[in-house]
Amino acid sequence: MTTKPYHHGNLRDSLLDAADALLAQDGAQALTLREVAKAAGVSHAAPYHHFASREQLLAAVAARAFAALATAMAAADGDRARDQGVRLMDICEVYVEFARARPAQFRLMFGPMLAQKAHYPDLKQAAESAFHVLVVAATAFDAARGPELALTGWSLAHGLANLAIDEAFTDLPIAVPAPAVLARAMAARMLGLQGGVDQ
Amino acid sequence: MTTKPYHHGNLRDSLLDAADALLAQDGAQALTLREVAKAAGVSHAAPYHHFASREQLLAAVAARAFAALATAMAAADGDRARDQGVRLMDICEVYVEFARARPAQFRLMFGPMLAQKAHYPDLKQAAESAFHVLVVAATAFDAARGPELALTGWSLAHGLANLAIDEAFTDLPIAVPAPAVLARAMAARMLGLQGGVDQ
DNA sequence: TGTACATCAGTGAACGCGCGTTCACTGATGTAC
DNA sequence: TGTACATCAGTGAACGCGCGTTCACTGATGTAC
Repeated sequence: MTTKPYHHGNLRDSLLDAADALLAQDGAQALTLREVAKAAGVSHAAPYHHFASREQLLAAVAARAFAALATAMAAADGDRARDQGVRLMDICEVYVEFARARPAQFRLMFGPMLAQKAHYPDLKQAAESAFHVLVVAATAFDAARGPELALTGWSLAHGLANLAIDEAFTDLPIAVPAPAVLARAMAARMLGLQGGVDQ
Repeated sequence: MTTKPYHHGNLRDSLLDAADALLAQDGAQALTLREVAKAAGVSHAAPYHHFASREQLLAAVAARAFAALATAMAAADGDRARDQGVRLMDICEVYVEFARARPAQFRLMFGPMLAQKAHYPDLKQAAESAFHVLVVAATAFDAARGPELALTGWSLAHGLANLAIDEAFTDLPIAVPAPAVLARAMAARMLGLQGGVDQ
């Protein structure tokens, strides 16, 4: 058996990891300070040495998730020399796949639990970094109508992501492709490109 | 002063009204059975004569909201003889405006609080009725690619609605038109129509 | 029309529960000398 | 190198709170005769 030192050594990160695991398994309603502490193997008062309150812990979880999204989108954005339309489709696909892979984190990032992002500067900055990747790619696609196109692409990806994780497409009386396929097809339609799912 | 009869007479509807008011004022976190009962002017045990549990009350609130959304979209869909693209833009605009007017209800309708809609047949039917308006209008616009176009239009409206109520567009380093204007512009772009905000 | 009575829709006290948070404490760590 | 001591990061008991839900009850309603 492993020994359990009195001092954990890296409890802050362990708490964030435990919170991620709880979100993945049981959703946001399971994200209580006491459950996080238990999952990290410490007493339920221990987190207060690293986070001033439950809300501060949530904000740190969301900030980390935004950083992960930004990293994933930046990776998909890697080869900027290639076709700008494909570049945008890749980013939209990553966005939707991120939501599908981490639905509870996605809801925490965008939902009302942390509505007043101004209270958490780190969170706000992480969110803006993620949005920036999308805005820059959309603007590069069509500089003249950049802002509107960026918002349209973002809305499309965000809507598909939300509908997918809320399972709104199940039991619909029409055939529905997988979200990743849909993401590319929708982006293609928006951009006036070839590459839709049905042509 | 008004007399307060022992028997309320229409408590079920009053409870739903009170729940709507609480959602509008303080959001989903304020939607406790006890607060709803207090707002309706009855003791906190009274609701159990009309709803088996808190969750059943929430489901009834969501079902009523879906019915309202369906009615609003159907009204915007009224004159089916006019241009099909305008028809779709009207519906998208109504969708986004609904979310803006009732953000907490919108989150309740689509979010994880009532994820297992199969448990609430009335709610499920109300949701499908609302979706149906959008799907039919999109299919009518372009019968050949109907399903994909319908899902694209829905995703676009849904994404814009969510981003707007989550205030993701505030403090963005680009100019952002009002959501209703954006909704029309985005739909126009998606459909390949004139009518965008920037041309 | 009056009366007995079943039914219904309220009341208010009480329950157990899990939560966030506080507090005095204790054991481990690291540093000055 | 050894020792005293400040600091830090844990523990576990306790707090008050609001919640959903249950229960015995009570007052109002409506119906059979």
